[in-house]
Amino acid sequence: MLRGEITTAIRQAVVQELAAAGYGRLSIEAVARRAGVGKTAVYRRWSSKLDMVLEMVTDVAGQSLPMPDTGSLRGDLEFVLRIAARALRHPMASQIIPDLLAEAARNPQIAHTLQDALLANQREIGVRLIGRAVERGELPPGTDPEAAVDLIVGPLYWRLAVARAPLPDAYLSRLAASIAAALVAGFAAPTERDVDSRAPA
Amino acid sequence: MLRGEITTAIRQAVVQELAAAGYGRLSIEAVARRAGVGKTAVYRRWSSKLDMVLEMVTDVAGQSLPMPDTGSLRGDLEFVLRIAARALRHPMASQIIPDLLAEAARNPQIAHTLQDALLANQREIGVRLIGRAVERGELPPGTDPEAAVDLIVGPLYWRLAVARAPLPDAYLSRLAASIAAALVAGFAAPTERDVDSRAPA
Amino acid sequence: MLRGEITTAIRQAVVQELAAAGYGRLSIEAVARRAGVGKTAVYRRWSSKLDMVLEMVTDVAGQSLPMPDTGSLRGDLEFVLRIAARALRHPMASQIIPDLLAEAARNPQIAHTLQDALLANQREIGVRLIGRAVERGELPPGTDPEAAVDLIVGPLYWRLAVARAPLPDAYLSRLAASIAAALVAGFAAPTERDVDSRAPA
Amino acid sequence: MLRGEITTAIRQAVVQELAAAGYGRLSIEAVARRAGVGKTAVYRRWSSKLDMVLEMVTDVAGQSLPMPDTGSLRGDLEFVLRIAARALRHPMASQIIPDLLAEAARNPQIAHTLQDALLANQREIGVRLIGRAVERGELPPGTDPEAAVDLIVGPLYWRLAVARAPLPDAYLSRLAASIAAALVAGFAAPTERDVDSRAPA
DNA sequence: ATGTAAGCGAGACGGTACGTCACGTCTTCAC
DNA sequence: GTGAAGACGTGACGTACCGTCTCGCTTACAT
Repeated sequence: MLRGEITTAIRQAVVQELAAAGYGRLSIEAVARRAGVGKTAVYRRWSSKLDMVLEMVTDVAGQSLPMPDTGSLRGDLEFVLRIAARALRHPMASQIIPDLLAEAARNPQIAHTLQDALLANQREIGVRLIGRAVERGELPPGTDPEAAVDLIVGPLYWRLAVARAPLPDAYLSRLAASIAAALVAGFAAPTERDVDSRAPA
Repeated sequence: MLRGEITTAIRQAVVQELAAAGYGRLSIEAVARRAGVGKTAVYRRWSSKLDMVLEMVTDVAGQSLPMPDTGSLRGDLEFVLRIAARALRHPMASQIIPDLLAEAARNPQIAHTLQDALLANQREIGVRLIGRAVERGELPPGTDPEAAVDLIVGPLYWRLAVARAPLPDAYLSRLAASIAAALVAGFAAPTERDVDSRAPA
Repeated sequence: MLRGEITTAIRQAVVQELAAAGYGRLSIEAVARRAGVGKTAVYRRWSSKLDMVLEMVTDVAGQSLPMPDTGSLRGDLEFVLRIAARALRHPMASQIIPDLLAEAARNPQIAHTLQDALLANQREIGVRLIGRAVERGELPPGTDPEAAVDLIVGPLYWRLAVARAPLPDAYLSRLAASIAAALVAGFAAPTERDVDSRAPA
Repeated sequence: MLRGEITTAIRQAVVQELAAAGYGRLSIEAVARRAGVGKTAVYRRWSSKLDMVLEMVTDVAGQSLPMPDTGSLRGDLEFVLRIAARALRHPMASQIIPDLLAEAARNPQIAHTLQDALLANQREIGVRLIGRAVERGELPPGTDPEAAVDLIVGPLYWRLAVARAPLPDAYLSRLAASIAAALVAGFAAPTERDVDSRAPA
């Protein structure tokens, strides 16, 4: 019997409040105020702010990302990076995600939900991306997809969400190339010798 | 005239509270309580919780990190990664740093302070590290130190502070190798052709 | 088309709620609940709790009281006092009437309705009672009926509705006698002398 | 340690709210708002609105009224009536007193407090007033002081607080005379005969 | 008998107040 | 003057009702 329009208004308000105040300072009262809604309407839907935020995160992150096959490792990488960059450049996301990730360090439920929603998603993409590259012969079998995800997402996340530096268009292509090289080198050459030998080039 | 013992007690309490509650939920009252001190004692030292936290951040991050010359790019990388990993593995740091970085998105003063303290520090290390590698001939001149920092710190930060995945000892060495490869490839090969040519086929 | 049974149930519930909670705390919700009826059923009949209560007061108080001629002032007085005492002893009345009278001090509509219903009624009784006594020669012409009503109803109302003291059976007769004496003296002897002269008796 | 000025401000606000809204609608929130004070300041002083109101009633009603000896029953009566009329004419009192008396019908604590404070006070005045008149020989021994109080206060309360009719200056003198006559007659003549015999015929 | 209209209950809605708690500010008082 | 203690106003908590309003269901009258 809950009216959908009101649920929507509350959801939007939650996102805005999360961005503006962060999870720590998020208050049901402010959400209701921003949504132009009574507190009861909120409590009728979620029993606590944790519930509310968790559902939101699940919803948003549950949307499976497209992962087309571009035909090459580097193409796939660039595609993934571009998608991720678009998401992280959204001002809401770039405020909310780091905030929730930081909160996750204190709140096991948030940690678990994010683990399930965001990270599992990324892991799956990594597995597929690496798997295809291995099939293509671009990467040696046994390449660790988890480490690959660190390499792929890490630099981008750092630049956009942590250092909050600008992201010139050319940067992404260069980054894709670098990561491809890193992945190739990463497991073909676990010893120092290999890396060094390649350097002089 | 302020009693040093009390100042010290408050400082410790601030760090513990920051880790336990985060910046958003940090309250002077809780700090004073944890330090076993009156609220007045805190306010006599800092005019607000922002002041307090900024001073702590400046203090901690102001300590310049050692950056020895190990003789090779990969050696330098591994050293830097090991230092950074040690810092990020500290439970306090891994709670406080992401929290403050998230808060920085909302609070220009925090952003500025962190920029000055943490990121400038890293940037300098990056410049030195890349500079030396270029001198050694391991990297082509013109390698962008800023992008290098993204590549170096990003994956580690992602794994430790975001994904909160374990960090096996071997992982660091492999990561150092991968990053070295990425840096070498990063600007030597801005085109697809180069990446593909490197695939073991 | 309104169902009579429901109207009746609501009316009863209103009276009970008025007695239990008073006008200030009276709520449509509680009335509906007590009547076992939806709130809509109530609002379809009255637009507000004021409307509702005013209608009830009018109904109840509209019933004209009998005022027989007992043949003597004192007999008439005792009769009237006995009727009034019976009404005020009813637990509902003794709760609702003072409450509404108090509320009347704040609410002109209630004041007006009560004025019309209760007080006009009493005034009329007073006029008739005094008129007959004057005709009989028991009271001097020019006796003020309004002041007489004060003298008649005041002590009884005070004892029953304010002091909430018990009302022994003999009390009423004595009171009737006293009031008769007061009325007789009231205007025959507006000076101190008369009163004092009577005292020694 | 509670600040007296604030206590005073709250007290005034309570009285004003009681007059404006009545006990039933009285809310701590409104009191605090009107006093320009936080709710905590109120709760720090009284644990509930009942406590708050009871204390006020006790304070106000605790002030013992003066009861001089004017030398005659009628003089004493007129004096008492004049005092009572002054109190009941005060708009605050004429709103609050009937309200609390009505509420007393529902709330034993209020009833008890009012009984102790207001009514006991009046009873004592009645005892003294009647006692003196008996000593003077104006009234027969055995005159019931309680019934006397009903006769004295009832008409005045009815006129001022219930009927809310104007009170011309001459009315009080006349009323005092009437009551004196009633008291004299009240116990000297508990039978009809006496009353009738007094009628001027 | 079926359709339409109105009465009805249920309950979601935006409010207000509840009594509690935690907080930053400010005052008071002991040392 | 440095502290602790704590009263102050503020504001959020989660709950309980309130008056209003929107729903379907049912009842009953007219087709």
